[in-house]
Amino acid sequence: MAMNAPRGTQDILPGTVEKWQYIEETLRDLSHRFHYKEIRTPIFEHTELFQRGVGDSTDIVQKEMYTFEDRGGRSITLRPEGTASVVRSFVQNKLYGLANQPTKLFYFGPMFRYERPQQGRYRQFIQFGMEALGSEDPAVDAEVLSFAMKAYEELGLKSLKLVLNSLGDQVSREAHRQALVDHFSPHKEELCGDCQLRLEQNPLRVLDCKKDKDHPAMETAPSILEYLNEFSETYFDQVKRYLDAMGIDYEVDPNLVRGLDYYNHTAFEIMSEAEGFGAITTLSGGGRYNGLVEDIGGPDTPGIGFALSIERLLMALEAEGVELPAEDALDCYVIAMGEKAELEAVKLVDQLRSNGLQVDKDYLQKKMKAQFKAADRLKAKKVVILGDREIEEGVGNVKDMTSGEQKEVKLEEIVNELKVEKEE
RNA sequence: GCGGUUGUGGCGAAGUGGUUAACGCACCGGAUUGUGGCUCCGGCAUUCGUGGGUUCGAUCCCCAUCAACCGCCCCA
Repeated sequence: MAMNAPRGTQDILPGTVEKWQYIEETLRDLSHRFHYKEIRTPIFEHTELFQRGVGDSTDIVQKEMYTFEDRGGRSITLRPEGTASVVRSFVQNKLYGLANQPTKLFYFGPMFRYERPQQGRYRQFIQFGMEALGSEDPAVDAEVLSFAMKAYEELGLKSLKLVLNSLGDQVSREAHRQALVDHFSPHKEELCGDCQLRLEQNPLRVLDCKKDKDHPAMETAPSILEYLNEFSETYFDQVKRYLDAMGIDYEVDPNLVRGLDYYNHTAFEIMSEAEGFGAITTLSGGGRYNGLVEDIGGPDTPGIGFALSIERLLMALEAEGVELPAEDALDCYVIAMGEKAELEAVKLVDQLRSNGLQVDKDYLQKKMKAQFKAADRLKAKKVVILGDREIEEGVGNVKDMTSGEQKEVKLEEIVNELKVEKEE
């Protein structure tokens, strides 16, 4: 009986993994230029961290977490997102005490959410994310936004939309929250079951409801933007000014609400607008979370971050027909015929590898014709033919697979010959 | 958690209640006794996701189960 990978997980096989590596390299390089440092945290944490960090009322905590009890009776959860862990580590390791604030970090790794898989949604998915902790400068918000857009653009994506909103500070949020409750309460019975619950727990998310989006009360619902106090409004304006200055296009959507409770001020999502992308268009999302560090037990420290999923990034690349560079050609394939030649071939392959060439040979005792076929399929640039005939004369035949030219080279000179030709 | 579609060789994909389960690609071998990309010839599924049932007989009918894909919710 064959075993399958668990639902919602996938193997990344050779042929595809090169794309992941390329993306990873690109993101690391970009992080380097933005001066963000990598942090690696455990992929599981105490359940409580996510309950407090992500928020008890969120879908993630209520129904999507991989939670289990370990042998010591502790409640453990596979991380559903990265920010809570990074903040926990920031607090635990007292990174706020280091010189050179803000602390600018990035991470890369698997996240877990128990959901029904569909296109662009997995139970284990890989996120790249970054967090800037310790500054409440709108320029940092703009920096993160810029990074997010550049990440996609440098990989070749074009059909992108940056959707931006401000959720305001605590005071603004509270005022808006009250206004929402006052606005929707008279219609409570007309709203869907989820929204009735949301009205109590997190009224902001009623605005996001697809079921009730045609309800007349939605149209007239108070917008968060009308409730921003002076500080919040100025903050939002500053962020937008910086974006404008950098030439980054965006669209303000006052109904953009993030699924996690910790956001305030800047909130954003980047969507793909590519044709046939699928039902899920969100490529990444993030925002500011000024109270989170304190919630997790650290000093009052502002923060902002975002995360993107590599799976969705790949979907977008596919939808836009972007081909990532993937060099996959052997420098040399060594063909041997006969026992003495075989010994010489093993030696030659090893020496070529020591000299930096990507080399392979046959291990299935194939006929010469079949070995050539293999070399062809592997896109070998050169083939070295070693038969007992050549060995007798102390030479090998070096064939250029593109031109078809072939020449005899003394055995001891083959390595150098190929090395020089590779460097040309 | 709810709904839809699907499940035949490595891949794509026909098919039928009854002797040998099309075809294409890939792969392997040969024509070419030591030279690839073209051509020709040959080979390659005791088996049709899994379990059970109906039947003289099921890949095809029924039930269950698992899985994949897509959508809803929500998100990355």
